[in-house]
Amino acid sequence: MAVTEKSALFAVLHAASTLEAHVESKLETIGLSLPKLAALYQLTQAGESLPLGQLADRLSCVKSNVTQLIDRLESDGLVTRTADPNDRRSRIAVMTAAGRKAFTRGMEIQQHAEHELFGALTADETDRLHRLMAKLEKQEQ
Amino acid sequence: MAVTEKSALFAVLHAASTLEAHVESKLETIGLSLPKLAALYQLTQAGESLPLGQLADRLSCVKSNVTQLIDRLESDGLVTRTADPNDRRSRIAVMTAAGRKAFTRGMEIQQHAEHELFGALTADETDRLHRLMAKLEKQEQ
DNA sequence: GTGATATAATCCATACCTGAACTAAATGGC
DNA sequence: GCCATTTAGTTCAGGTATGGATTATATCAC
Repeated sequence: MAVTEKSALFAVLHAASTLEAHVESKLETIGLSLPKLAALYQLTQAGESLPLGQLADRLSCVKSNVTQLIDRLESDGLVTRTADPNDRRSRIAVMTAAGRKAFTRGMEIQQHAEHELFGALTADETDRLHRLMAKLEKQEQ
Repeated sequence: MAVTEKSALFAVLHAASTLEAHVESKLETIGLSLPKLAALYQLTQAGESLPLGQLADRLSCVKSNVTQLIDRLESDGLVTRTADPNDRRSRIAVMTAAGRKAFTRGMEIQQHAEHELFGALTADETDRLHRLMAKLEKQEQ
């Protein structure tokens, strides 16, 4: 999807898709993907369970996406859906023991990949990178 | 899909998806998307036509993706498929007049968006950004 | 309490992407 | 010339994402 390559926009988009492909290929070895790992991360952060709508908010995506993502995680055995006793409309995603295990291994792989990919940057460069990314996000009016 | 946010990896991936969403939302107003614009760009660069396989190479994606992307561009009326007189296996994607028009408008929108998003960076920052992105791509062994 | 409105999740259609299986055509070795 | 291999493109199944329509439940206004 390279378009200009003197374009800062496409430089960032292309680099990101290369990084993403690299990490995805490592995660694949344990049957995970970045979206699945991100969902497990948010569940872990929230104490291992969340209503689907809140999970969508934290993943910055629409609810219909979470419905499908949880379908796949459920069929992987990493998460289950349970009822919310206080609201019968709501369904709560709960991590299973297998989910906790997959999350732990997934994070190890992610951190290892991150070290491979960013290890060549100096502390100074990493710092500048963070600041540049933050500045770009701010540009969204 | 934010995961750590002290992670340089996720800082880059998250910024990229924000930038992408911004540009996509602008392109949407003329019925284009980034993948469609990228295809039109590669066709333009190549003199307005390319065999599908070569287009896949230039877009760094698999051929089945190009088959579908050209299906959509064809049904949008921006591209047509023609036969290759020298190789009956091959199909050549050719831009239509509507395709040229959409490409021109799409590039204007892309450049405008790029200016909005990156305009706040100094020349120095933009330069460093390019160098950092290049260094990350190199890290792919 | 009942009826209008909000909200939670799902379903469906569609876009984009991959990899594997398949078809048709070209090509190289003999 | 003929067969094995390679190449070009499509098809199909599945993952990830969106947005609109739908269903069920909750809540608010009265």
